[in-house]
Amino acid sequence: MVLNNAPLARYIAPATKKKIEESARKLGYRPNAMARFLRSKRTNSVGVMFFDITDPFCTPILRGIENSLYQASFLPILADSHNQRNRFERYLEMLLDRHVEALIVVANWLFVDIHLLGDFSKRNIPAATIGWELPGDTVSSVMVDNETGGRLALEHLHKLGHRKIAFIRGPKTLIDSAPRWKGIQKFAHSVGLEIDQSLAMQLPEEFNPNSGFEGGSRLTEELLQRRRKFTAILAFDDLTALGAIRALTKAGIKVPEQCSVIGFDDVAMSALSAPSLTTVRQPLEAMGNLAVNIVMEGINAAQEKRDWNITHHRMAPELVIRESTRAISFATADD
Amino acid sequence: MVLNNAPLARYIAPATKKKIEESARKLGYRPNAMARFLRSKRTNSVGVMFFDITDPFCTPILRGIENSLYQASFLPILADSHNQRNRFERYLEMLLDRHVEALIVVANWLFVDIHLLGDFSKRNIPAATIGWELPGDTVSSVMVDNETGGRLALEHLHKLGHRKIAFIRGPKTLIDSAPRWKGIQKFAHSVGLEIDQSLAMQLPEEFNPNSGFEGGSRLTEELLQRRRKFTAILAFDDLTALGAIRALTKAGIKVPEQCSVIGFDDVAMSALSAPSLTTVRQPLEAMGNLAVNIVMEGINAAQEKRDWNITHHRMAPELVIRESTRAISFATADD
DNA sequence: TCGTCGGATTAAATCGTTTCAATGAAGCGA
DNA sequence: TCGCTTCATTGAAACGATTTAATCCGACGA
Repeated sequence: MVLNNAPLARYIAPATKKKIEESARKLGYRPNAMARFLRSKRTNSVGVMFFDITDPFCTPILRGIENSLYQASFLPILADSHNQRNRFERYLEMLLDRHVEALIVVANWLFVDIHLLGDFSKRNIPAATIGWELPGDTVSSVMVDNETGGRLALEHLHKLGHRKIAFIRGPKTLIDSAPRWKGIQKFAHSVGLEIDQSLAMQLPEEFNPNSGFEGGSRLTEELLQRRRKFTAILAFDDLTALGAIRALTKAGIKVPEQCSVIGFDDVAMSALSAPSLTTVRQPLEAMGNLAVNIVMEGINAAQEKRDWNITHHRMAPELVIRESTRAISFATADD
Repeated sequence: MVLNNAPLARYIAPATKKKIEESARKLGYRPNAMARFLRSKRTNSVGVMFFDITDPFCTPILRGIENSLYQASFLPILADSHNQRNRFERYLEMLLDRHVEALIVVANWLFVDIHLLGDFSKRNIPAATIGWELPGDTVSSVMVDNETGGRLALEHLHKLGHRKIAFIRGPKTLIDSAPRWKGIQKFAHSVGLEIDQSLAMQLPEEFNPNSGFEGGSRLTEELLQRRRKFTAILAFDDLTALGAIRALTKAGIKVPEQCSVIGFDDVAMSALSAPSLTTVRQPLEAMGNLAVNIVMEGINAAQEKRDWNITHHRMAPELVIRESTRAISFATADD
């Protein structure tokens, strides 16, 4: 009672408390977390599931999650589904067996359906998703505001004078793809910019972290072969953008002198590439923090037998201007 | 007994087993892992401590660890010390409280001393370090063979005809620095190559993931100001190399046409940079796998009351030739 | 002297497993 | 029918903490 500062410890004389704490220290007593759990039903751990931890998108999120959990004296139990549904399911079971107090899922596409997380909501375990949103009001979510992000990207290029802009859109099954494109279209419409459909490519459905790079590179090569003029590329994400830069450079086109390139995400390597990448930043670490706050609120509410609400958050993206974009010059990609 | 296939289950009639399993499935029975632990002392989890998870060096290691643990139906409990000693200690306590069955520490410098891990060896919990070795025979370790790696790097440049080579050495407190340099010196000596000390820079002691990039960039600028000829840079690691490339590019020196650059590690972004980076690869994922195998051996040995040995492993590095190195030409960095 | 009150001590139940021992109950051969 | 084997059933202890209840003790005031 004393060591845990339990309510009843109020009635214990301070002198006795001191003595107890003293002896505990002297004996090196450490309570057994598992025994404690068995009684109290609290594990002080949350499951953290990634779709693919090797994706550079995940690292800052993980950092954010870890940091916030640490503040709350919780530990993350890590699971990585490798984009495989059965692995995801198996991990989910393992996490349930361990009675994690909450679950955070980082995913950016759709293989996770309501069924999969059913066991969690059934048992009233708070959950949050990052980078992806479950239809219905069963699970809280944290996402970047993709539409605004798309707008920011195009707005930036437009301000720099670019009018003939190539697009590399995201794969259809990625939840981010559509809203980004929508933001782009809306902005284009608002300034009377015409989007040349023959300059709009789309990444194929493939889910390994480097496929964006390959895809960006290949689609850019294709774009160049079409011999249509463009002075900038708006890529779906940073990896795609880096792939595009590689293809341009290979073709002897200088970035940003002859062609600007803008990405999305602001993963770690974007700041280090040559040229460094202008991009729309997702506040990844903050998104990790927020997800933890959300589930913590759920945990506390359950503890105090309060109700709590499923919430959906849209975090503001931020334009990060680096070297890969520049005001239009007369020497364009195709001349 | 049946569900766990305990030894005593031998004496149970197959028909009864079937019936038991059947009902378990029908009732959706899932054993409570914590209660189970309390009795059996097995948590099926291992602590995985990183010095800084945002370092790109860590990601493939984590993947390797996660994958091997998954095979064994173990879960990783993640801890990130943020390079802070007190955070490291606190996490260690939390992991001890949870009775992780083993500990894997990924560190690349020396703040971890024997004292810190004392509680673990005292309680006979198998531990392994990756990327760093504890003096004495208390903890198993997995490292890359840095000396060979250093040799491979210099050998590659030498074969390409480079003779005036600049070096950016690692910080002194990093355990990797000395052996890499030793491998370099040995090779230089063996082929009669003279190392120009005024072309040998050293990174300062700083521990955040991007400091290598900044450092590499700054030291390269310094190098250029000295106006001494060099046709190649051998950098301590990939981030340093990318920093060097950035400084060279900024100064109008083309990589690899006018100056070759080689890194070390082969982190994810090395393949994606422009130009892509020639480097000495550490088999990071395999190192993660191996660390798990080591501690698993310890766990099993303890289970069967066997002895097991502390072992130190040196994994072979591998030269990965990409675009940032090229045979020497007559237009050198300083002309 | 009795009742009361602050506080310490003791006892016991509980969480959900695992494991061991003891007992039951058939079936079978001698 | 007795004893033995084969398997099922039942009971209980243990893991280490948390929590509640009951008891005990001394001191103090009435």
